[in-house]
Amino acid sequence: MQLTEHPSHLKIRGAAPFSARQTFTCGQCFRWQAQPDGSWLGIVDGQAARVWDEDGALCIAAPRAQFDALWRAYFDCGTDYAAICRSFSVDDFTARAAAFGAGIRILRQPPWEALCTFLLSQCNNIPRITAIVQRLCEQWGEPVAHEGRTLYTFPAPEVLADASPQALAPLRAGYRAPYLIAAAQAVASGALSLEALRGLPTADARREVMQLRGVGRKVADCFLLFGLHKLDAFPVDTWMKKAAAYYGGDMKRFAGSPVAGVYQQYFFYYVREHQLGK
DNA sequence: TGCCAGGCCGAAA
DNA sequence: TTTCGGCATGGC
Repeated sequence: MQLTEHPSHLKIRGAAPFSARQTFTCGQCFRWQAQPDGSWLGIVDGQAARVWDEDGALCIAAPRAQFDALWRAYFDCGTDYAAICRSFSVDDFTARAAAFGAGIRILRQPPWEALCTFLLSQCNNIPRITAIVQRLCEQWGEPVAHEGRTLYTFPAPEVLADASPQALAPLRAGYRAPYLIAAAQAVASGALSLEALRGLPTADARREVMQLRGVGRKVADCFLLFGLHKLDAFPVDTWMKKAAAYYGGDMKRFAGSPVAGVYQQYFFYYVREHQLGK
């Protein structure tokens, strides 16, 4: 990683090119907002920032101290994604998926936020998930002024734990709203510690989080990958199996790999963008 | 109108 | 153990 400090922003170059659009729209997060100038506005742990890519480098308009404290880890700057891509390219299909997803970083999102957004993702589509999450934050999060705009933090579990299903009705999250409340109550009460799950082996953490209502294998694996950065979590989806079978990519060979989650995300993005496996 | 969207739950076989 | 309908909502 090579960091250059400019007057208005920081520029970070890694071994692999960074793509803001791919990273923010590949389906791993639902909070970054595209701006007319091609940059993206986001807020993580109450800290807002504008991000864009330039010649494959990650550019971020944030103070250096904030970068060191938050964004360096959030954008997973210490991981060699070029090496991951190389290890991924074992046949024609995987090579195409690896090349297509090469700009993606697996973000280290706050666990609570990742859990909630993927609870909301079930049987849903990305634009609607994004809209529901936005309404959730606007209604229950804290406003943060940034560059003349107002962004909203992701609401804390303590806030949602006290909410009634009726109060969440404006989200139009449907049957997922009670799942959200149940998860908030579990976390807020201390019955479930998401941070404690970090220290557990992936299988044990999966078993724990699946105790929550509305958390099945799929939501659990997305939480493990995007919320706890457990790269060996490997969601096995219907679409992936279909696509793998149709295109000859054998996804089973990647299961259990230390970076299986990265592979699955490249696959998901590639398959989705090319509307494969339908 | 019908189908699908990064599923999960509970019942029935 | 597998299969299947129901569950809210909204876009196409």
